[in-house]
Amino acid sequence: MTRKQIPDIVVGRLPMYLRSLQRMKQDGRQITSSQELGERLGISAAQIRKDLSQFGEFGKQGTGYSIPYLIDQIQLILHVDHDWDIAVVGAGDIGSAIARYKGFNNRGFRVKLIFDADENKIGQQIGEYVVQDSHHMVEAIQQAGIKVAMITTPAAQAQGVADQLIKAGIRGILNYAPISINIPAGVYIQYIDPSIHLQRMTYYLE
Amino acid sequence: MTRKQIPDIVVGRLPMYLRSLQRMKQDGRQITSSQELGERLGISAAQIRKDLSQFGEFGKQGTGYSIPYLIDQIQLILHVDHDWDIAVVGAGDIGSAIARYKGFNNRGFRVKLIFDADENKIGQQIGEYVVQDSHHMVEAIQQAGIKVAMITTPAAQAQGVADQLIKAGIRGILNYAPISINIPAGVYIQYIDPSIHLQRMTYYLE
DNA sequence: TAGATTGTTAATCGATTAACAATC
DNA sequence: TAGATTGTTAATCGATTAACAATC
Repeated sequence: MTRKQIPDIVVGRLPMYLRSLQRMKQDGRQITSSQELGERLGISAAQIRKDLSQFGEFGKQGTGYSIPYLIDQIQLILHVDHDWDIAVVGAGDIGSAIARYKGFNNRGFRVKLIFDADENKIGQQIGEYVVQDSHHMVEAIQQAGIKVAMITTPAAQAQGVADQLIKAGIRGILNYAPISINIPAGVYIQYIDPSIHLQRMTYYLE
Repeated sequence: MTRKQIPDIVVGRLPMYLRSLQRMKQDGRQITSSQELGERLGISAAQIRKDLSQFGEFGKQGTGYSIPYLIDQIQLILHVDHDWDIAVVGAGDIGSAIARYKGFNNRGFRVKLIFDADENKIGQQIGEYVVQDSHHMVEAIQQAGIKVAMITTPAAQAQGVADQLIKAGIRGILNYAPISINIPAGVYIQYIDPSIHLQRMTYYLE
């Protein structure tokens, strides 16, 4: 018996719900409603209730949702109730910014290893990390049991790096290189490319 | 008479088509087909043809699409046939990485100004830019006629910065701060938050 | 109790795909 | 001409919304 099939578009909204709820909790809030959450996110209340109902019953009629409880539940659903170690490939400007980024706190991730192929970068200290030689990447990642990686190399190297990462057992890739990457079934990839986001807005501007 | 209403989800795919086509052109290619483009992007050929047909007829039966011609046309549609100046607010690790980023070349954007509120950062050189005092942000952006901005401040400052940017005439915002931002009609916003992307993948991992 | 809000169903709306005539 | 591929239509599929009984 497999896990109930949930549309990926629903899965994609859960992290946004979680982020908003965590911010409410930081603000000392205890209870929220689908309506309030929807207003914050620009999503209809009905959709939030429908999305959550795919995974269980987390609210109380007449009252709403307990913020801490719903946070816990969504963290369990998304498997971020514990931290995932991350390998970063590419110690350029983006890779360095990620290695120093504090924003993964409480989000379920922590950078563990950073790699580069450039002799001048290998051995350098970036934040609390020392840049490792990417030629030993596969073994190092296997050894550490890391399952999630970020690619911050130039586009030309990205597919090759992805192939190696998959060989090393990586199951999820966040790709900052501006190129589409082919991956086998069972591996997941997401893209971050600021130009893509910007172009989506300039369409609406003159 | 207004411009024909195109679904935003279609607009959102055009930048991906453009990026793939530009890469093909770099590789010296002249012609492609909806099938080839679809395979590269993991999208059906029918969808690509349908999307493009919303804007005109760009292909030739039996032959396919001229890569340079289709690039030109999509650039016109997305309004990236010329470069947009960008203001970056926040000169921390992410803002600095963006200021040094070479990836906006040929994508329709160039960083023009970078701001921070921190006295220790103001006046510092980052790449080819000098960090400006964000207290003078509104006038500087108005003066320069900049319409697109990126927010790379901490979450606590993001909404306030967005409000100021809009006052300064900014129409499109790419927000790296991990928080939802409220904007008035006629202003567009996109979000980049690596944790959100990562959580969308860990759902599928054990 | 009265008011509020959930979880869920059915209806609506929109997006994707399959198929094919047109034609290069 | 034969083969290939577009642009478009109609059918299918999936996502969103509206509405409301249940109930806290």
